Amino acid sequence: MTAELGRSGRRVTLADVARRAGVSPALVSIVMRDAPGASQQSRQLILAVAEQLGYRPDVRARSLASLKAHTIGVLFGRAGRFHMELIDGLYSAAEERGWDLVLSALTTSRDEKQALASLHDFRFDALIMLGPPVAAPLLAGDVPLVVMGWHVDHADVDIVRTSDEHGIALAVQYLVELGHRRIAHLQGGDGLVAIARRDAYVQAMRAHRLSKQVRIVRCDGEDQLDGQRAARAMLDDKAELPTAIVAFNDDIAAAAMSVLGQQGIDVPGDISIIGFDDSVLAHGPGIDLTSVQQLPREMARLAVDRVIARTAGDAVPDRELVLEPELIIRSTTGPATG
Amino acid sequence: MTAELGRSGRRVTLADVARRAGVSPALVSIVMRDAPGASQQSRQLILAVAEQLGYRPDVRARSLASLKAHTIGVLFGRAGRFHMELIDGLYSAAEERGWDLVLSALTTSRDEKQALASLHDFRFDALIMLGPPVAAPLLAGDVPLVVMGWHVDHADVDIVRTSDEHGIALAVQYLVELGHRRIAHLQGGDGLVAIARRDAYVQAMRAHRLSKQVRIVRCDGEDQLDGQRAARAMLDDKAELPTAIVAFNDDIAAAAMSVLGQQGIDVPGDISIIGFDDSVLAHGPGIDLTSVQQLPREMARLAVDRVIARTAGDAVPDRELVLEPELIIRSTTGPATG
DNA sequence: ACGACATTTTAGAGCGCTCTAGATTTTCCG
DNA sequence: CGGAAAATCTAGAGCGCTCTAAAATGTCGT
Repeated sequence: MTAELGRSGRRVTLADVARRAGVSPALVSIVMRDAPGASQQSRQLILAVAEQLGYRPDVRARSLASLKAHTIGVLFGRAGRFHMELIDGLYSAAEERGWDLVLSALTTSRDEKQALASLHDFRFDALIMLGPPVAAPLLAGDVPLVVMGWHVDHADVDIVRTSDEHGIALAVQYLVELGHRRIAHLQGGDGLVAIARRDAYVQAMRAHRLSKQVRIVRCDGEDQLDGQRAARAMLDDKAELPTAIVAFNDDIAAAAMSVLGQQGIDVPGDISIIGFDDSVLAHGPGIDLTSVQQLPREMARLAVDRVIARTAGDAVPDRELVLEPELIIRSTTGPATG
Repeated sequence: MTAELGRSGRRVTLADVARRAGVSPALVSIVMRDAPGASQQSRQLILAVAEQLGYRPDVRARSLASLKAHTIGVLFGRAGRFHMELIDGLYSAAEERGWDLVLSALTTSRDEKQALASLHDFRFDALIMLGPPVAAPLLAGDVPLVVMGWHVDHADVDIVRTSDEHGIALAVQYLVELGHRRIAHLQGGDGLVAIARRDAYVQAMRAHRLSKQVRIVRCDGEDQLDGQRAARAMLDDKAELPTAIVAFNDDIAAAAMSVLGQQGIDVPGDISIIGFDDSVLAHGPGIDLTSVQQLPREMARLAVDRVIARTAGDAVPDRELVLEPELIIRSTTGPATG
């Protein structure tokens, strides 16, 4: 308990537990791995002793010996709200399966190659990429790999994502049902995800015979200020104002709302707005945004399971798992008045 | 080269290199560790062979065998711009020293204890905390530990931070020199850092005999919208407007600026604004913010060096390394007109 | 050519664990 | 109650590396 992190001297090892419990190391190993071959009695005893000693297996030794690291490398870029929720989910999912996660950050001066090199030192046996969205991951084909959130065209990479197409379609459809026709889209940067959502928007508009009404305002999607700039640009444009907006994500939707609010434009009275992600931002205080719901924890679980299945050599049916999002209707959408 | 990540079968081991080079494993080990005791000749040969085979030492085996993980655990929370720059710096600094980094994320549902537990499995031998700012880190005293960015009152933790006091003092001083007296502060949440900066502001105002002019507007500091809300609250307040603002950080400063801009308030004509961090945001396109400069890469280097020194048992002079920031003067500050 | 000494190389044990193969105990049934 | 089968336990080699101690080689001065 107290010595959990051994301030003094050596750390608790499997041998310590074995000695204390009066059994062989091998038996302790069996119990710790939850492998078959130990009696209920020894299990309890050993677990109790381990607990008491504050024993935690050494993943280094474990992975060395087992020829399986049981480790998933995770590549991530700038971690916003949504990504943090994903990471959170990955941790829990991995933990439940008895796997470890080792994170590696991608930054401006640290590219995929470097990040992978340092991961490689840990001998991960599978990889999950959260971002940034690249079309051709370096390790595709070399290692079980799942990308989360965007589509990759490679026979050897698995994909777990929310259907941008379906999500945007739901949003547009709902707006159309409310009588909107002039529906604009705030595009968030030039990433693959942003492109996918923009295309989905164009597609959805076409499906409703509203191609003429397509109106796209691009912003960098780096931060909320970009969103505001875009919203302002939209207002300044002397063209007729849209009556509804489908935004790339919640952040940008919120940013746009704040601009509209300042201009005395009522939401949803004058303009309806729909976000994407249904992040904590969407239903925070003072904001109650209609949004397309992604389920990060669910996605994380799928990704981890998939990756583990791959390392086990299991056959998996479909390479791409696409979750169908739902539209969470809140108070930023209403009937068209224009 | 091509087999760097061994798509096929076993990975390249030290023994492979030894065999190929026609020397003993021990010698390869010496060379790879850059330890004394090998001739220049063998060094070159072995390095060449290693390179050719795409050999990378297995950190697991290495740390197991050396009884030193050469691994620094890094705890981080939500990673904004500034934190990403820190992480970036940590990676490079650690790499240069031949140490590894293992990151562990703190999220809403994953607390310090859990994050540490999973780090513990990797047997890190030192810890760096980037956030969130806690007053009493769990592992204080158990392991070399440095916190980055805030002050902790514990004899066993090292601190690397930028002087909030000095930074804010510089900002206030500069504004006073420009003739400002009604200087307000936008406080970013209730974190230790926010509190420290706020207190520094109060202190600085007092030093200039401006205690009566102290005006603090609090916002959550979670995102830029909060900053805007705060700025708007400040404007709505029927009290006399300040002629200058010192913001908690660049994000909030930028958010405030956008509000002021919309209200037709000129910056710096009517109101001067100073940010904190001098992040990329400060000198991006369309914004040219006077800001207090932190040097994340420098901080990272100091933290890594400190932590390594501690594990080596080196005596270090001062527990707290405080960098004196500079004020980077750009175009959001000007003479008082009020 | 020969010790004395420095330099370079190697053998081999061990880090904490896993896992196969074999040893020991328990169970069950005629 | 004997003995085969099942259940439980253990010995020991090995994962890829480090590191101490000892071996091999090289360098000198005389």
